[in-house]
Amino acid sequence: MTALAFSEGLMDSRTLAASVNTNPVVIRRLLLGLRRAKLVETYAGKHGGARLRKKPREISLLDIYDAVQRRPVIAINERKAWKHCAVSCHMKGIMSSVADGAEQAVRKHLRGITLKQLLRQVC
Amino acid sequence: MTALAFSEGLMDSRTLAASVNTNPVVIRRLLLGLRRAKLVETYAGKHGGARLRKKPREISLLDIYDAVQRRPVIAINERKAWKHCAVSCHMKGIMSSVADGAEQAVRKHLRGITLKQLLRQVC
DNA sequence: CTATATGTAATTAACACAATTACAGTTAAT
DNA sequence: ATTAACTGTAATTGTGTTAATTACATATAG
Repeated sequence: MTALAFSEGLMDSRTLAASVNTNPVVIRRLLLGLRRAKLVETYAGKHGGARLRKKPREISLLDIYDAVQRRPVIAINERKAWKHCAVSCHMKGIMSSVADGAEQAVRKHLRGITLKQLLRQVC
Repeated sequence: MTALAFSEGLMDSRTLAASVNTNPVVIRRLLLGLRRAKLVETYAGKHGGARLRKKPREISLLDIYDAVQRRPVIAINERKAWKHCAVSCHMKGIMSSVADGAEQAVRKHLRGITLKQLLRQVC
């Protein structure tokens, strides 16, 4: 996303992939999520590619996080509890609220950082 | 750790393993880290096991997190940068500070929760 | 029509971590 | 002393998540 902000125009998945040293298909899959979140627009065909749909100052890292994130920052034990153990039976609920608080803390931090701020650090 | 706080005495790795539905060896490995952090003491031999070394009110989730954590909340791309790309060359440093901020946010949250608070929710 | 993109499924590879097995060392009870 | 029951720890295998790769249908510019 910083590369897209930097280029200010269309970039294809092959170039984006090179900049993060991965495969173009990985990039295209991420772009689908970013497009769903209305952060980018993509174009097929010759001279296709992707570009930002908003100004860098209008895109926070939280926007990007929500668009591409898969798993929570703190995972909880999803196995079934041991029913003879009171602690075991309560822990899932207890840890869920702990994990939830951690998630909110991270979200608050990411909400305060914009793509523009990242871009400024490049130049 | 909540189970240890609940029992107020020695628990063996087999029982602890049952309460989280895993293998005793996994528990013993975690206990090594917790022991290194002086949060528990362990005893070998017959009637051995583990017990807390501090009161539940004196143990925060951050203490436990530091004792057992392996990987950071937000991982950064460790691949080598594409040297023809200014963005690629700067991103590792930029994202490191973002990840660092997120880590601090989570640590702050965990610092505010004690084992005693978790214990109270069980009873 | 052709070259060059994306969209997307299917398959394989890589990796982290859990699970398991095995056994040496330790301790309590008899 | 011997035995039973535990921890400490290494080594190996299993499992689940995600990346990498391949393949191809579809789209678009020239």
